Amino acid sequence: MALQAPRGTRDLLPEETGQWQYVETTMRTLCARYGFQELRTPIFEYTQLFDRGVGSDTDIVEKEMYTFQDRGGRSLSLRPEGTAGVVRAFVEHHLEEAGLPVKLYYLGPMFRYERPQAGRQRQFHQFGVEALGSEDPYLDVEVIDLGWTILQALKIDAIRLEINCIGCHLCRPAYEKTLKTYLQDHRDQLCADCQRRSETNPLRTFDCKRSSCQAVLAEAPRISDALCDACQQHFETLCSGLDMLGIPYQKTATLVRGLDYYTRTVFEFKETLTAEAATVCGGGRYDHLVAEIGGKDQPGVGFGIGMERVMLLLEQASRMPSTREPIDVYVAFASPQQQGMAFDLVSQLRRQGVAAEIDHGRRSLKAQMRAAARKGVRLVLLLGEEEVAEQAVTLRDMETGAQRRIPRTEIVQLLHQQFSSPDAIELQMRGAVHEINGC
RNA sequence: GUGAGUGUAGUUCAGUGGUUAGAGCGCCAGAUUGUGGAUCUGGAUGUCGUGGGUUCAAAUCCCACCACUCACCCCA
Repeated sequence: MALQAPRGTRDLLPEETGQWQYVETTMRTLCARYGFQELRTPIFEYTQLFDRGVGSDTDIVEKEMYTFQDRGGRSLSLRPEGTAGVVRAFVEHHLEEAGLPVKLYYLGPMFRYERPQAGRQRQFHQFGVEALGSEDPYLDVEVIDLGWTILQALKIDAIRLEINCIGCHLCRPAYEKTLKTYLQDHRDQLCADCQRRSETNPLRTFDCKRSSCQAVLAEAPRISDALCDACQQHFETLCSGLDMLGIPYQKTATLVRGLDYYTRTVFEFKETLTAEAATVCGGGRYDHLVAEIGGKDQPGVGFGIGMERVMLLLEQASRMPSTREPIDVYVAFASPQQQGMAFDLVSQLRRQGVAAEIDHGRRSLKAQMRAAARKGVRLVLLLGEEEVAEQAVTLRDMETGAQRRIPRTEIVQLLHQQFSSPDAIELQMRGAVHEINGC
């Protein structure tokens, strides 16, 4: 076997890139409608950014980062997620001067050193939004609404929205202490992982899927009972906002998420087609991340969508549109004597905005016709001895089989008219068929 | 990082120690001396994932590595 793409990476082939463009365009269009603007940040940053931003005791930073030294001895890391870079750019370029909140979106590859499997790769793609500089709960609603609307627009409806409020720096420490004490008291009923987590990050024990641990956690004190008044109020406003917009959701007291920077609101959109219910979109509020990264203490809220997971869901639901870029006209020639003239014709058509294609394999006319059919080309121009002698071309409609001879001086102009207006292509094509059939 | 399964033509797969490794689909050509998707006929495919070992003999058995898939961990 020759060289392959590195483990956990893959090529997006021409047959797929159209579908990606469709999904990306949907996201960009809706972002524009919600007032979010694109920000493009580097795919590598100083390692320190992710240590501070994502949290040095998260799995992402502990064992999943692609970290390397450049020739100047600097420690750099390929970005494992999008938020840290966006916040860094926000601080570095004083974007708050444009007026708060600053609403941004990003789209691009992320990197995590993990064992690959379906919907999980070492290089994957994330689309995400971040709204910085306001703690208004309606901003949370706006962000969740945007995520919801994007998934709806893509017709991903086998989806469940789970939300929770995990408190702020005022009320969470006390709750964590209470939870920790509770977990210590039931230590012998917990798995080894949870015993460890109960020390380092007690909230994360809620992520455990073991039924024995779940039984302990079912009786554990709830964050919802420990929220301060401000958090309680924030969460209630958020929920009533979602109710108002008619967005269905489920309050999940055990939803905590794996990144350290979240405060108050956390949410996930999970697909409901499989038992595992993989997260397609996850996000939340991070009210101190900006300060953590060195800016003024400013709140923020955002989410990330896994592009590969979106693609998987679209495929499973057979909702993937076919988006092959069409070729309008195929120019075929009968023998090598006509190749030059045929090539000139293709070139003229292209200059007039007509997507035209020609054979480069010196293949038989039959093979050229077959190629045209395979590409789904509607019209073929045929150039042979007779046509050259008559200074004409034969125009063939591949759907009806109708043919007509047309003077060379007219053909480019005729096709230019047929295909020049993108919106009118369908109508114009119908017109063309009638004309051809009429002969 | 842990555990399990898989790796044979472009593709889907058959072949479990014995000549020159097969089939469907696809591709190419011809039937149709200038015309596509149907039909018929013919043709080309391959370091049997890679490397080592056992054997008179390995796609087949053993080991290592690589890749893919699934589960765990965790997440998008």
